[in-house]
Amino acid sequence: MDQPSTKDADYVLDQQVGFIMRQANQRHLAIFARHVPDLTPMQFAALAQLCALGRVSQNALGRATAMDAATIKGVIDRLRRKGYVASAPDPDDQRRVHLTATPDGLAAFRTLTPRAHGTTAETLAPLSDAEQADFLRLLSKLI
Amino acid sequence: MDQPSTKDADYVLDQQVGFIMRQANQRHLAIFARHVPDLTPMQFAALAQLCALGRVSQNALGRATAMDAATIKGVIDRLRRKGYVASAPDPDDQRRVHLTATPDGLAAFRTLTPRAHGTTAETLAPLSDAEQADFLRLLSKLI
DNA sequence: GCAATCTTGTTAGTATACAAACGGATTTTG
DNA sequence: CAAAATCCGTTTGTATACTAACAAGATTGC
Repeated sequence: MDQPSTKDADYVLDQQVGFIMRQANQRHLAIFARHVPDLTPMQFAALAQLCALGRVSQNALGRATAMDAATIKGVIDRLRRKGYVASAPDPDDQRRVHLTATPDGLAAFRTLTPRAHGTTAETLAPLSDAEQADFLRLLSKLI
Repeated sequence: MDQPSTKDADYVLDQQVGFIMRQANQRHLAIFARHVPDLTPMQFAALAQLCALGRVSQNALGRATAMDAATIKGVIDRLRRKGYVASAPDPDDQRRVHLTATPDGLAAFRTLTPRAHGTTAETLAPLSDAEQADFLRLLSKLI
């Protein structure tokens, strides 16, 4: 009654969470691409987790970065092509492929990390510090 | 000084806006697919704007739904294949293609709109009413 | 100890996304 | 009015994303 905007009959796209979230994401991806032209956000995320975790299998890295098996495969293929990731068979489990960051990959990660942080900062820049904390807290509750 | 998590040296993926936003989006897309199996969120958004705007050109519809020209083309192709959208050449401007929702498209839009609203509700369900309002307000400032 | 089950990585198929380049049409500008 | 700039829709190429199916290897249960 008191919420005319949720009447079933009309659908105001600009008021739907999904639509606004998608646009916020688009903006963030554009900011990231400007700060870190070398790697996509997904490639950087995979590289970062690989550097943090040391040796992991491909699927495990996928889980650590919220990518499914099919998606992480493509990301790793591209990181390997760039020379940032190396793979070797796992002696203990013959299904697995162990991934490691190459020295180049580690160097790239170290160089790009400040820029990635800059990305986060610029994305959140329209909000005050207090608002940023609020936003992140609420956003985290949605996953 | 008081924010050790923004030290350049370490990069905690789980604390980056982009990463959390991406996951919130993943969750939303899954919820939408469950509520509206017939159409993807983008297809529904395009159909909804088309029903709201009446006759529009393809690129104009893309702008209304935040999709670039290459993206909206694929979405419209798929909506046309489903019989929800019809196209006709514009007599005034020979570059343009006028799009219209077919009767089937309009019927689908009316049937699916309540479910799309259910999607929004379920996506925001982890938040209280006050939190939802806060979240949408802050999110909107990020675009 | 072995059959049922699960995991790992791969492939194919579909659907966004965006950049870049293109030809054709229209508008702006000088 | 003609040249320049812009807009329209398309295509190509690359990069996520997820589903579904698969084969080979590892684990579990009984």
